[in-house]
Amino acid sequence: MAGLAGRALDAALSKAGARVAAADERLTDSRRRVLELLLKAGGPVKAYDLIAAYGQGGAKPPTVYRALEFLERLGFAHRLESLNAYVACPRSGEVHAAAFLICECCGATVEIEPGVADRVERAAGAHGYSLRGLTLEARGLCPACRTGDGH
Amino acid sequence: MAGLAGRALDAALSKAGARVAAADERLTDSRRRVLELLLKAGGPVKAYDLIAAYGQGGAKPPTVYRALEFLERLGFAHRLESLNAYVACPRSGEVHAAAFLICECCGATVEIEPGVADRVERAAGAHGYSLRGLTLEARGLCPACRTGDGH
DNA sequence: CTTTCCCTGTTACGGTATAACATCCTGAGG
DNA sequence: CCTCAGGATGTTATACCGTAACAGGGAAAG
Ligand SMILES: [Zn+2]
Ligand SMILES: [Zn+2]
Ligand SMILES: [Zn+2]
Ligand SMILES: [Zn+2]
Repeated sequence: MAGLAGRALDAALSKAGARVAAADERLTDSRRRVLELLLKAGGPVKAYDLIAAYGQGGAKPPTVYRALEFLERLGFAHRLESLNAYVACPRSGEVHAAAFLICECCGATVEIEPGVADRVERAAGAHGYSLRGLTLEARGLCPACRTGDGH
Repeated sequence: MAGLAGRALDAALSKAGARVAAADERLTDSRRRVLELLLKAGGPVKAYDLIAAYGQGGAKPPTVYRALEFLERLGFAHRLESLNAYVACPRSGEVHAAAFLICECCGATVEIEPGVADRVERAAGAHGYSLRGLTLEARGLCPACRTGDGH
């Protein structure tokens, strides 16, 4: 799944550490470990799979959910609502509205930037709403699954 | 929550019955009952609240989840992924990509049509994906909650 | 040193959803 | 009428997802 490994992984983690420090927060062991697992996976991972993969005596659910909440808050990860899963953000550390393409066949996801914020903002305004966050998840078939190469 | 009642509710249910028949499907008792509960509520409802409200000797989870799946498939209801809740569609019976404004304070929701399908379609194409469904959920504050009239 | 604040560990629980299988109903065809 | 096939439901049990509540620890400020 195009996950990171070796030096690229180390570099990503170092960079994350710097960004976290710049935000006056702490990249603690459990936060760093969960981010590492997400980066290695290179795709959506379920919370309980993170718990199982955590290693080192394991982790209990609250540990992992707290780390995920932190990573999401700082822009290192996103939650995929329609999959109950989490994924590392390729723009690690920039908080932003995320949008995803999700393959219904193999589960592959791509983070996209369709540029819809302005239209949603306008629709919100028309109903008197102020906008504070946006979830966009598109379901479809990835190139491999369209041609039968899936799985 | 602007739910339907009395004649308006009966009319909506009759219309649903006709649409279902036109699609060569059946609006069975449990499906009709769940749709009725969603229409009465006039807003998002949790599956287990539907189960509790079902009455008539009650319903077990699979009964209600099956009805919800059916209603979603035929365009009578949508699932709100970020709330784990379900809501009747004001365009009952037209299958379409739904988009929602959700108040973070009071939970009020509005179904909108921001017209973003074209842009998402283009982004999907750029990644080789074919598009088959779209979930858009915007979080913010409704007019009442913005001015402190909430709750 | 002590206070404060944040982060963590642990237990236990509640909410969400589905698997698996038996049963029943309905409508088409003989 | 009878039978058969497909879809819908009933039932039990279980798996999965997420959080409440409280105790403990560690760094940094005063
Ligand atoms: Zn992102
Ligand atoms: Zn695929
Ligand atoms: Zn709708
Ligand atoms: Zn509100």
